[in-house]
Amino acid sequence: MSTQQAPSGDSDKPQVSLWERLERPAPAPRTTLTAHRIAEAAVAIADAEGLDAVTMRRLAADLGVAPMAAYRYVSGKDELIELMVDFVYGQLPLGAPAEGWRDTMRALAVHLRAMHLAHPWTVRTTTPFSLSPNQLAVPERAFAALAGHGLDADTTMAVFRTVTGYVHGSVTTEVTLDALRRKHGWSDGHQTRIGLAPQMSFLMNTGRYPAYQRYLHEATRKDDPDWQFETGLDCVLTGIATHFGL
Amino acid sequence: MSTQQAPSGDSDKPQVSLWERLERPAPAPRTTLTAHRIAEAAVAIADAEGLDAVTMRRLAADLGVAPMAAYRYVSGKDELIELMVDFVYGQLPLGAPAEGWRDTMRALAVHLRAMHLAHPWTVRTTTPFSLSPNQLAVPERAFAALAGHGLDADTTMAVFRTVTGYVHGSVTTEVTLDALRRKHGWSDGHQTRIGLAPQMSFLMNTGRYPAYQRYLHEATRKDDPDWQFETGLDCVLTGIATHFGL
DNA sequence: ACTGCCGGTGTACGCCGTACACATCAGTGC
DNA sequence: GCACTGATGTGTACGGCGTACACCGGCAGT
Repeated sequence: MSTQQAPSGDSDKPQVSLWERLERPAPAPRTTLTAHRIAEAAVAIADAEGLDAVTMRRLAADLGVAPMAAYRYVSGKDELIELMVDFVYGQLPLGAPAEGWRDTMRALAVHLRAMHLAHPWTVRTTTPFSLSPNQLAVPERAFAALAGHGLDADTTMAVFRTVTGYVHGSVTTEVTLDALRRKHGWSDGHQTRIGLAPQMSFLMNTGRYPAYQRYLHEATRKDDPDWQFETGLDCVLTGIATHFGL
Repeated sequence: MSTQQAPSGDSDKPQVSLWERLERPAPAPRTTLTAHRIAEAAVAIADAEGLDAVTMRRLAADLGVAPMAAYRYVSGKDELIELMVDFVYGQLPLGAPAEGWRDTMRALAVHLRAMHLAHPWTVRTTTPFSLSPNQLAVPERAFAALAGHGLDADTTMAVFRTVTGYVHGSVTTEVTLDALRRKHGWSDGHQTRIGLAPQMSFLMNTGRYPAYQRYLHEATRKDDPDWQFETGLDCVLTGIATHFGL
């Protein structure tokens, strides 16, 4: 029996999205808890102690309420995290629209990276492109900047996805390496190389990675993440420009 | 103060890396469990039911052993996941070295994407660049292909990171969208748009996303992920070529 | 035959997300 | 003024998770 439109017990959720609920006038402005306060507290925990420290119980404790209280505002932990991500995106500085498409995209990329670096847990939870009010502001800005250059809609999307894809992947590497560094308490790149040496040297001594080993000996600037990011970003932007004749 | 060899309670782990242990001759070939069998079983679970279904208990059940048995091979769940990821990278087809740097990098990117699409859970656990034997084979291949073009080591790394960053970020978007589709049982892009409509239309009706809304009306090819990926990839490669005069 | 060690077992603990019934309290219609 | 009602926060409890730790059986070297 195909799950035919059960007239009552339908298959899906209440179907009012988190974002829609959020913007409805708060029925009672007299409450101690708000979605905003919840998001804020959760983000604070994640920033300070990592995403794993964000627990419904811990969150409740920080807010001074019972563990289940937050469930009046989010349907579960997944929605809590969506809320946190949207909260962080809400702080993206999108103020100045810049002039050319390239400057706009570049600024967008740089700000996105800064956001991820300020809240490293976001790289584990965000997709480069997803649907929440503040996340949608990103493609909105990009599309507006790219309009009027003769690109059709699909190509515009491809350009957007290329840039944000690069940003996301690139910053994921960066954040992961940072976390590794911090976990072991290595301060600079030099210490990192020393700390990594034991595990690394075994692999290198297998002789299976000659080209990579050569890199390890020759590299000098590998501790400058800004340079790495911006160099890659400029490659991506240049590629887009030449590829689409912008 | 150099952390002087604390004679007893030293600060770090036993300090023999997973990979080193793995390659030491299996002391007793008579065992029912091996790291390989564990990785294989865990990957099978993740492929079939998602990463969340991979549980020490579930894994043990599938292997026909007690829940704690796997802990003789991995130090905890984190190492299990490292093992899984390395296992998957071990299946990357790195066979033919191709001729030019561009073809090599392009093939690498395409194969990496295929790998992530075949094991979607990897995008949540992998960083575009990390240290395990089979993961290291990727930069090794790339560095070998890029050698001899007059690029210094740092630039080579930047190129590598740019490409893998793009691949990782791009495929993360793709996998996430796929998961969303599958979760709701939407088969094609058309159904997806219909299913997404309720949640989407609220956001669109706010009037805050005019440029994005225009895209939604005009786009026609947005369901072709291959085209999107390869277009972006070609942009990235072209950008690298022009930027570094390759 | 004895012994030590390696691989698998069994039990148990603390923490997690969250379902569900209940208490409380603000604003409304009479 | 007051009972009513719905929204908001509480308390309790359950099942499942990762994993610490003590245990045991069987093979290896003597």
